[in-house]
Amino acid sequence: MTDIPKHYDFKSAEARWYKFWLDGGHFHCDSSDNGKKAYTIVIPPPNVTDILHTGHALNNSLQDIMIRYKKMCGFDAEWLPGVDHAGIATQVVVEKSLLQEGTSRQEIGREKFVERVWKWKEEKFENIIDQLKQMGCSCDWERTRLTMDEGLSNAVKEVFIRLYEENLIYKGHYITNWCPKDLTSLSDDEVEHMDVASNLWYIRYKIAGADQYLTVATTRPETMLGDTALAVSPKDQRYQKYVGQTAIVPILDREIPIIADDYVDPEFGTGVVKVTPAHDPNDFQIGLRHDLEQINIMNPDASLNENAGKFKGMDRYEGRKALLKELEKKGFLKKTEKYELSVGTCYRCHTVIEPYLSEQWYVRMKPLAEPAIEAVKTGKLRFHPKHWEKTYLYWLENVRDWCISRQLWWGHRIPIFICQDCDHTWAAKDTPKVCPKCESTDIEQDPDVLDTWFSSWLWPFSTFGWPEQTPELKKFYPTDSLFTASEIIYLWVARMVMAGYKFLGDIPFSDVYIHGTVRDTQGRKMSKSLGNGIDPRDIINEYGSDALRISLVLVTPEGQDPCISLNTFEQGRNFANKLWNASRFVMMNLGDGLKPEYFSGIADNCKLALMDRWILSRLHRTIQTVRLSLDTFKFNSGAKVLYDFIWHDFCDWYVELVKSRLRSEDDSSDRETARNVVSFVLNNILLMLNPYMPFVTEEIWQRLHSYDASDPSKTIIIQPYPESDEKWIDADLETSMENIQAVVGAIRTVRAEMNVPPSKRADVHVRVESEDLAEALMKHRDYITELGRINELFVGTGISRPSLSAATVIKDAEIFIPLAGLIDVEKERARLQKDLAQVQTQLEKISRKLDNTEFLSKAASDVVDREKQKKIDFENMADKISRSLEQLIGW
RNA sequence: GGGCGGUUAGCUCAGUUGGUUUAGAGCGCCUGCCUUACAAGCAGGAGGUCACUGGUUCGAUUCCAGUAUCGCCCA
Repeated sequence: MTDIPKHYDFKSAEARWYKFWLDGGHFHCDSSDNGKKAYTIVIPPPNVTDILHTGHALNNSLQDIMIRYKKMCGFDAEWLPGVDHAGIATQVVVEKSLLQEGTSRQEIGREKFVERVWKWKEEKFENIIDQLKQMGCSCDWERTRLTMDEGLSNAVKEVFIRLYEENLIYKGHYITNWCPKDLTSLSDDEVEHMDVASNLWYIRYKIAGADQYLTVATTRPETMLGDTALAVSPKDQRYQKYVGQTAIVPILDREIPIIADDYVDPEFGTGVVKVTPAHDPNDFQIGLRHDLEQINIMNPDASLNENAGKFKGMDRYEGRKALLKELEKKGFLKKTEKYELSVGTCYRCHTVIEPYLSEQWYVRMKPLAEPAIEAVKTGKLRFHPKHWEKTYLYWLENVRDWCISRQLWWGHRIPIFICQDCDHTWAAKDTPKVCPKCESTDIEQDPDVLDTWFSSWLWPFSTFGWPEQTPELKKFYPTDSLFTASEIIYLWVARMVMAGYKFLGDIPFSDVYIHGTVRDTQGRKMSKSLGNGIDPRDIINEYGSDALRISLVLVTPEGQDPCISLNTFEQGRNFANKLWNASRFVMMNLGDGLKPEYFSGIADNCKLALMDRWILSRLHRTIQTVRLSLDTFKFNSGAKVLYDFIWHDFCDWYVELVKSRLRSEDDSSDRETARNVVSFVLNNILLMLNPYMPFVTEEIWQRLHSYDASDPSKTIIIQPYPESDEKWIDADLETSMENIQAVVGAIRTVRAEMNVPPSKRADVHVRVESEDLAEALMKHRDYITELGRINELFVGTGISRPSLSAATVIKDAEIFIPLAGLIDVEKERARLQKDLAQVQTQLEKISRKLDNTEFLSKAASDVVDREKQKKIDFENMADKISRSLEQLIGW
């Protein structure tokens, strides 16, 4: 029992206990009705291609804290893990590795390529699961899912077919966001906007049949090659006379109409804009209104095609350069202005998006959005922090149709079949053999796959077996809370709510917790390109998983971004070690006298000392606050309250005070009481902290209870979470303790400032204002003597100041420490003068207030009384310090 | 251009309905201690015009308006 190491060894403990919990089957919830209420979280599935970064560590720590807490609160806590197939990202990395082997996906063909991706997925998948396990995540691994699993794929098909048959999915020829590198379309929400320094180019277009020019300002001169009109605002008086005429596209010499359209902003540039319906979403709309031709000038890789004339074959930016050169040479370029514009980039590869004309599949979003909006407005769905509701609502209220087709091979293939003979097009789950219309067997499936989000929006129910009506679905849906970051409120959260209502008629979860983005100490987002990321595995190796978790939560303020560096995690490691040592102290002192009944409660025959009642009052207050924090998603404040209680109340004061009682041989009943209280409080500390720091609390709890890990049901993680009992909370008693703490603090300050060595026990004389206080302090003189390292303590109203003593003044008391031979009069004078100045500053502030007749007449009377009392207290203190100063004369 | 969030100690942040906290914590810094749970620790200390300007009020870090500035999201 006494051979407990001085440092907590997280390395051996973590692997050991994780296995113990797994073997005990504690993370799995079965779907049968066992009378327990379920509390369910589905993991936001990380991309299968990535490894988890610190952001994931935060995200998953929070979920694990909640799940473990709910489990201890008696729920059947289900945390469903998994990953998504990350269509674009995964396809891109596998293509890269093919390229390194000197081949390509086109070369090996679709079937072989998809096989390759599955193999790749296997490896990466294991990595992610391992990482989650290392973080201590108590996921129900038996239910691990991937969006490409058979069941989930079935759900995707089911949803596609239902929406298609309800005409909520349609195919259309529109401008889409096209990534010229990944060669696929993207939804609006997968485009990231970036401000870049560029130019506004002013280009002259000749009016046909006249010697006049119109100048347009454009940020994309190369698209001029596809211009099919010039447009002005119908309200713009300057240009009305040109409407109906035609202009000549420079260089190409194509004749195009000049039209009037409300879209044009007369304030922008010259008030005349070029219209390129095939290369700009707004121009596309103008084109439809005016029946303009759509001239596509680009190939899918954003090189210029034959419509670009002599520029054919050039990349879009090369083409721009060449075109500008020629325009300038021929006098069409009027001027160039610096201009900052926002360009859309691919969220996977950051290539600048090309608005590109193509045929894609879309989901009609408006009808799906209605119930999702209602859910928040009626309070059925809550965000934490609440202000994110606005972001969510804004998107839903302005939602646009969702482009769901992707020109990829890795993903759910669109379940649409086209008869090559009669053109009949239909949706089906299984590949049909014959056309239902003409019985032809020449059938082809749409080559495209679906957006990855088209499978992840079904995650809260497809993972539980939908569309089958499974017992899992019955027990776990709707789930309870969802933990994620703000950037996917649109991409994912809102869409899950839509799908939940559409296909199950109910919200997928009732609470959405939005946490911040993990940044470096300079406030920069962690990213691969900056190289400022921290790998959670490094943190775990160096500081341990508990340290990773608690440190992240301690530095993540509610609703804000945490800034971290590697040594941020020292705080958590030190905290774990502090707890370890406090426990070590308890075990070393109680030894074989540790009784199981200590943990269940305080025995009735205990005669509790002030310190006992104080720590129990503090304990129950802490339980109350921590529970409230966790119930309201305030992980950070819960962690702080625990940290303060454990370190400061328990270790700094209670453990220090209880030492002598535990060692005392002469009062065995008091020693017994002390043992009971210290064990009880420590056990509750472990239980309270367990969701935050599961490993170290388990390790200590096992030792404390002398379990040998032979019985898998003997584990802290399934113990009931502590409950607070009001009857133990006593504010007056806490105040009494605070008085003692103030006296001890004052003594320590004087000792330190006067350089009294800690090893020297000094005499202390305390002169107090009232007999009551004298009595109270004398009653607990042991506390003061022990913590103030005092030889002999004198307390009373009539105490006089010993000669050659240091003095200090606190409210209602003066403290003297005789220091013959040690005292430095000048130093003492300086110290007292500093104290006096401080008190006088306060005194002035209060006096000003009390001199104000308006304050006296208008402020609440209890406030005035309080201020008056404060003034008296400060005056008293000032007098005493002045007297002490006077006494220095002659020493 | 629209919206959201921030601005308090050198750094990262608390501060619960306006006056009790003499504006706090962690890290960092300074001083003294290996006091038999813990030097990954203990005790003490220094360090703040609460971004700015107005307003409301007897009283504003706290409420309101505006300004500046930083960050994020959307167009």
